[in-house]
Amino acid sequence: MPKPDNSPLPGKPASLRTRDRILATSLALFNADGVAKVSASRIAAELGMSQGNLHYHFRRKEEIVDRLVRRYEQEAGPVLAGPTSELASVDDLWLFLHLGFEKIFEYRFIYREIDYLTTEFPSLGARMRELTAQGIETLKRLCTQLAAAGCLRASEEEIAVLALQMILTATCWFTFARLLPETEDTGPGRAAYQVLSLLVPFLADNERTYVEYLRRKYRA
Amino acid sequence: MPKPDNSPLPGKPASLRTRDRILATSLALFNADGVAKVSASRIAAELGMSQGNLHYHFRRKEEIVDRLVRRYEQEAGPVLAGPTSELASVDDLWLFLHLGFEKIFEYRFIYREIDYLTTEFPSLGARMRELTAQGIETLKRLCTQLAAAGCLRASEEEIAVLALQMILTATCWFTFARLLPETEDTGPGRAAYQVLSLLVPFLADNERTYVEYLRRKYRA
DNA sequence: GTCTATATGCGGATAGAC
DNA sequence: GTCTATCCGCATATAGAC
Repeated sequence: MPKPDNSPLPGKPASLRTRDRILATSLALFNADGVAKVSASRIAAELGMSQGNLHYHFRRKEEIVDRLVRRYEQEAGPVLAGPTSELASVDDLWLFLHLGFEKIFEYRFIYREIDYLTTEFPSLGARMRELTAQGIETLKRLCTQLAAAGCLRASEEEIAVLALQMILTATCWFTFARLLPETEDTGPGRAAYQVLSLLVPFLADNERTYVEYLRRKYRA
Repeated sequence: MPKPDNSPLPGKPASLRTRDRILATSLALFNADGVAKVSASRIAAELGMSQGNLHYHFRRKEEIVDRLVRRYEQEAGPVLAGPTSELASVDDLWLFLHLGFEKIFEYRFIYREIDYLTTEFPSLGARMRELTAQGIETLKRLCTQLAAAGCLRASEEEIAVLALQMILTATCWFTFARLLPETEDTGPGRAAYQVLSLLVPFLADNERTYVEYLRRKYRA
């Protein structure tokens, strides 16, 4: 068995790199089996590392989870803030949704066990509520932009219901997907299509061609 | 402290009644704090009973969960099968949705930790998938009935997306609700309104008055 | 930084008296 | 049916050698 290279890199001491390896492996295991089922010893074993060493880097499992969630918040933040330029067409929205679902998929352990995590680690609750509220506001804003651009025809009330529904779907899609037959495509693209299709009845006729294209792609 | 009355009732031996008390208390605790956080000793303590006695009635915690889920399946089955008579208006659908959400709310621990439960107790996975598939089929059928009755105008493809979205919402609503501000009404009625509002753009004009009434009720 | 060895505590599960 | 007492196993957490 080759010994892992822990020699310090310029500006990157071995300890930092070990921390990153721990986080990467933990993320993969959490996504695969869930936080509840993945013990600290399991993580250490997967890394070929002793529990003692793991504990040297992260005193408690909660710290690993917390670190990963903070990373998610940082990476999702810019996506969640929405595009800087105004949306002018439905495929702009499509791109936004696709990026969002890819990020959620990358950290899918968070939403898959959201209830367990927020009761096990209460500090997470408030932060996830904040993210949710931000998502709703962004979606409302984007829909309002589309309405202004003449792509979409909906009242303020309709947009509010729609935005909530979109965030609900984004939040729960990968959890719900596990209740569908395994033959179904449930990846990020399919998820984005599902969300986009909520808008269809409100779209201007000429904006529907793009959605038609996506339909053929994801419900073939 | 008064001693609990465990004297046998006609046709109801004390053991049965104790089983029921255990199930009732477990359900309440699971709904409140989640299956993962509620230990067998906690259940026993709540009932003023020893762990040994609890174990006499249910050898493993999994058996309690399993029993409760089976009860849910039995009670949800008739609801999920849908009304026996054809739907003729949107308020028929409203009643169906409301009954469904009340049942889900009663057993909300199941969906709130669905991912945790299906990995911890794999036998649950297949059964929940079955229920989900059944729900989708029923919703498709009901929408098709409404379309036939002239209340709703949607293609088969649109109905498919819609049914999936409705079941997703039913499945995840009470989980998602915990990410909303606590000031929001997120009860079964509000949930049913949210699902119904997915249909609005497809409804015939004269069917929207009922939804308008609900809107005033739940988004006041 | 990394290891081995060990302490601590809890939840699940059991045995046997009453 | 119900209790007390106890065991097992796992996960978290720590101590101290290298």
